[in-house]
Amino acid sequence: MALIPTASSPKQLRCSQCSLVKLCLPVGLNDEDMMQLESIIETSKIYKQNESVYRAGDPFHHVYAVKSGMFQTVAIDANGDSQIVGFHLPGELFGLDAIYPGHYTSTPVAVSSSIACSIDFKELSTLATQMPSLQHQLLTLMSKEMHASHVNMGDHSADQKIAGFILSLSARYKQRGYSANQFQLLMSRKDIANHLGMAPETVSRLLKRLINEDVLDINQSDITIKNMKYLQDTVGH
Amino acid sequence: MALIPTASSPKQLRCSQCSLVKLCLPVGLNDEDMMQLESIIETSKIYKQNESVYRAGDPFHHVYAVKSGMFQTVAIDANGDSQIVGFHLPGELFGLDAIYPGHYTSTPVAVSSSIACSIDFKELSTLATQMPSLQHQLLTLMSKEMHASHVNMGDHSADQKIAGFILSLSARYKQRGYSANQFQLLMSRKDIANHLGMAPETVSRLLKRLINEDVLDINQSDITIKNMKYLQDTVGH
DNA sequence: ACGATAAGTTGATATAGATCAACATCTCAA
DNA sequence: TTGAGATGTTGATCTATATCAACTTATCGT
Repeated sequence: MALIPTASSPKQLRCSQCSLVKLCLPVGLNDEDMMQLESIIETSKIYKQNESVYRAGDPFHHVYAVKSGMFQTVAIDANGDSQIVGFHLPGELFGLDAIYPGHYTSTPVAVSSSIACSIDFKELSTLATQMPSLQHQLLTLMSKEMHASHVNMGDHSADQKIAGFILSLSARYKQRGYSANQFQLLMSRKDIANHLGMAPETVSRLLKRLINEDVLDINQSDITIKNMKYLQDTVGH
Repeated sequence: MALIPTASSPKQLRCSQCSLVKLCLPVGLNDEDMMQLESIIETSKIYKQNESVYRAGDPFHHVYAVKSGMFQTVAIDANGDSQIVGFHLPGELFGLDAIYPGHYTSTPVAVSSSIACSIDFKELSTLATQMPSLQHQLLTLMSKEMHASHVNMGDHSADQKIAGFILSLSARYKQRGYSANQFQLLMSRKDIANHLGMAPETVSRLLKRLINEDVLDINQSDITIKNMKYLQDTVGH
């Protein structure tokens, strides 16, 4: 009888079997190293929509790799205002910004039903000292996130922010082997607005304008980019 | 006769002698490890005001540690608009966002006459695999930068951005052993405005308002914070 | 399938901050 | 020391986007 993973705990912790092996932490590892990495992945758990992985304020012990779906990291400030810091796609890590303060500063919430792999950071960094490729990939993933946030700083107008946001998702989906021109906008308009620092009404209006100008096509959460160049010209990079 | 370093090339490459040993890369290293780190620091060069360390587009080989003064990293987009991505204080690194793309994406310019240490990244990462503490500090410094940019995302209004900017400098100077309440605003108003994504006129007006409300005192580049709590309440974190 | 609740859209209005313009002050080279 | 260009300030106006409000459409539990 075959071993069937349960819904709440898919025991497939084999990076080597995972489709994200070319994007996630294992990039550049040989088979033996990958087995060692697999051995420190503690769980690979399904999170239901709106379920959170940990809470802002919790002590930092693990970093997480998105296996499927999407997580958004939400920070709450002293006034109780929430800020969606980022959206995390399969193959991306979250929790790394907690290394420095030693506790998490945002709460990752599953945007749709999603799977994340949990990795003890102490074990990960120990392993990284033994595996130059793993260390390099960890640094690369962090550099990538720094780089992305620097690029976004240049987007000042609401149009630039929206265009930049769509282009970023497009590029990241493309990297993951999906279409760059057609994908799901899984998060709500309200959350897009919050993340970009604008009103939901503005998101709605600007998306409508892009649809009218034949730049985009949107059916509920399904988005098609019909004029990529227009978006690129809008952001100017 | 004592060995006197020349102005253009201060040959003091000893981290152990550097006042930033508690903040910069050497944090947590023992004497022997520190000597090894010292051995891969290639130069510690003085940059005149407005002089740049490298150019955006150059291939990535080195990361830099600020030894004294201040550097600002400037990115130019396709439309020729420049964006000041960050200001770097002594003990901070720059160039790390280039690991991922493999080439620099911004140009670091000395805000005032400044010194930076140049470190070959390949050698640094090799060393980091041999020294868990060095690897940890490298990851910590990157995490710190990610964390800071996430915190800044919450600042939406111009007041919040200015307050957040001043508080960030204050905290960083304090960490470096300087007063949290009094320091030099070395960069120009125009550059502050550019960095924060607002008009220089707005910076001028808001700073004036903060002076009138007895929150700040400013004499040319010298700034005194008279009401830290007001600034903290403004940003709300 | 139905109604309740949330999410999204559209329009009208208000406002924070950009832009334009004039002036003031600083910096520094001759 | 002067004066020219850069930097900063102040005021008047304009505009992008927030806010408020009403409505429509989707979602989901029963």
